[in-house]
Amino acid sequence: MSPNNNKGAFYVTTPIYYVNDKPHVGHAYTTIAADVLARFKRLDGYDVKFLTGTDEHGQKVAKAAADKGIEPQALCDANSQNFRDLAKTLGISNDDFIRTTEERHIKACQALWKRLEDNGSITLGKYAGWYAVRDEAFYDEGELTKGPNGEKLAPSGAPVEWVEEESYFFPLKEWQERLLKFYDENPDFIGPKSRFNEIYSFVKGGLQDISISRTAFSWGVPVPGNPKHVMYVWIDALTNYITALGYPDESGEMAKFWPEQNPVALHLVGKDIIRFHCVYWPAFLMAAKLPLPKRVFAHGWWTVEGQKMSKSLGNAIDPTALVEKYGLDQLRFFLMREIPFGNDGDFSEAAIAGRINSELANALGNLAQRVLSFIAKNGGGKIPVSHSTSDAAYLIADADLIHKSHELLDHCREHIKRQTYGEVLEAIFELVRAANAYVDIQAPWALKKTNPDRMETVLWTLLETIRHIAIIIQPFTPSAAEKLLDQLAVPSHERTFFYIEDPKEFASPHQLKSGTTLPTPTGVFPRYGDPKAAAGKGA
RNA sequence: GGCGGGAUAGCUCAGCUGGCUAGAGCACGGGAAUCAUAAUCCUGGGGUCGGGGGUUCAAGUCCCUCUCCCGCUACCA
Repeated sequence: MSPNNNKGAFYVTTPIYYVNDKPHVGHAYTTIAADVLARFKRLDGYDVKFLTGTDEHGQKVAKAAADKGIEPQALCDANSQNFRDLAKTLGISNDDFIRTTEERHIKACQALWKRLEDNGSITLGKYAGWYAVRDEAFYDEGELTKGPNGEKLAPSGAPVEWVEEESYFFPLKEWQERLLKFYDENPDFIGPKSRFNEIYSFVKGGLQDISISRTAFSWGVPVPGNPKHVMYVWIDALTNYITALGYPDESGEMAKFWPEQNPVALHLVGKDIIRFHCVYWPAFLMAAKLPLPKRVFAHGWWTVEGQKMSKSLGNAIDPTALVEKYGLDQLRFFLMREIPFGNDGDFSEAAIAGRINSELANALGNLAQRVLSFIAKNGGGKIPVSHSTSDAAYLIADADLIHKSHELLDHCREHIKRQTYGEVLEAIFELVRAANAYVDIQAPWALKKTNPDRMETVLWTLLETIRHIAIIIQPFTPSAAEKLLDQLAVPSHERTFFYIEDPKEFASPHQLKSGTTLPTPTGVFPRYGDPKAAAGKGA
């Protein structure tokens, strides 16, 4: 708890993951990105709620369970646990984990449904289309091909038949203009910008009403008053974001994290599901006369060694194996650092090894080690004294580095606002490089003989810089940052951003106190690939 | 086909409303230093800024055109 922990509410969510999926690096990516955001905002004094969970309904789950000869709920229980385990493996700081088969969620969905119905936004009609039993999917007329006997075939080659079933509809078309107006008024609703443009032109191109119930299967949330129907995926899945806030109770967390004025909710999603989050979801909410989230950010996909990840190739990577191989902090860092958030990127051994060694080990890890071990050997193992000086060259050099440290937080905040994680880390490493350059230029090992006071000042300045870096990098590499702060003897309650919220003046009120005894330094970011480092990869 | 976004040093990319000799990181060459995780620092290489044309005193930066690449073009989680 820092003294400034009252900057307001912040709500961040991952998508709920489909229980039929095996957790892979894509899931890890979204979840880590959300976690970094949650940690950053907490450290910055916000009241944060961070939600993740699993999506458990649908025909595929029912079928998978039937194939195994177990109840769908049993399958969900087992598979949902995989995602909980993943969160644990990744050091995720989520405040809640929602499952769509939970009672609270079923209640919330039904309440939302009734509200839509009361507002005249649900109508009963017929859903008709070409259905391929083998694929369990409907296809458009245009997607179909003709078989050798003139019969219609799905793109997969499966035969299709014309199927009509009773279905409830949501009049999405009616919301087209209001959605466009909303986008116009909230240009930051969707990130990155390219996705905003996509959604905008999609909506502008004309919307069709959507089917929101099914009768072909029963593994879903029953439609109130007509249990023959279950709600169809998106109305079920999207509602999770407000279920977790206690909806239909609109006081409490709903009021706090889902307000009409100054919305605070941010949905992180993969680019495959932006339409549901940026078109359907706002339309549902508007129709229900509920507030909207603040922003939806769609990230890209990872390829692996240049190859697309796919079930058929079987090259999806198990995040747990990555954590074991590279270390958790290293994996988190790499995923956030390697590509601009929103772009696609490639996960390769060479790339992650390069990042770990050149940035974490050589630049940052070595900076800390060279300074701390120098102090341990030459500074009595205590935080040195920053001596005043009248030498202009010294003043400028010191002030420059301290000034850069003081500016870092604001720069990072700006980037976090737009989820440009790579820029946050770039800003941090600019300071790391500046600090390394400062060590070389000031050369404390030479000052040891010629000017011990100056040596102390230089070391103090470096420690204070490292303190800033360690505090601000916590969201990305939590456990290494913790070790580093331990080595700087920073009390555990003085590690929030409040303590690097610096004034314009040279001296920060929370700067390191001279004379404090420091523990024996040990490396926090070992090089990857060094035989010596093999034991310490967890950093 | 339509709409949108790209094509800049070996690699990954920055370059807002046009303006000094086009930048960063990584990789590579040279030098310095030796506190440190054989880490660090300095420095260099000179890339037709996809091709062509145009506007302008001045264009990666605006206009036209050509080539190539990517995304979206719905009810699939």
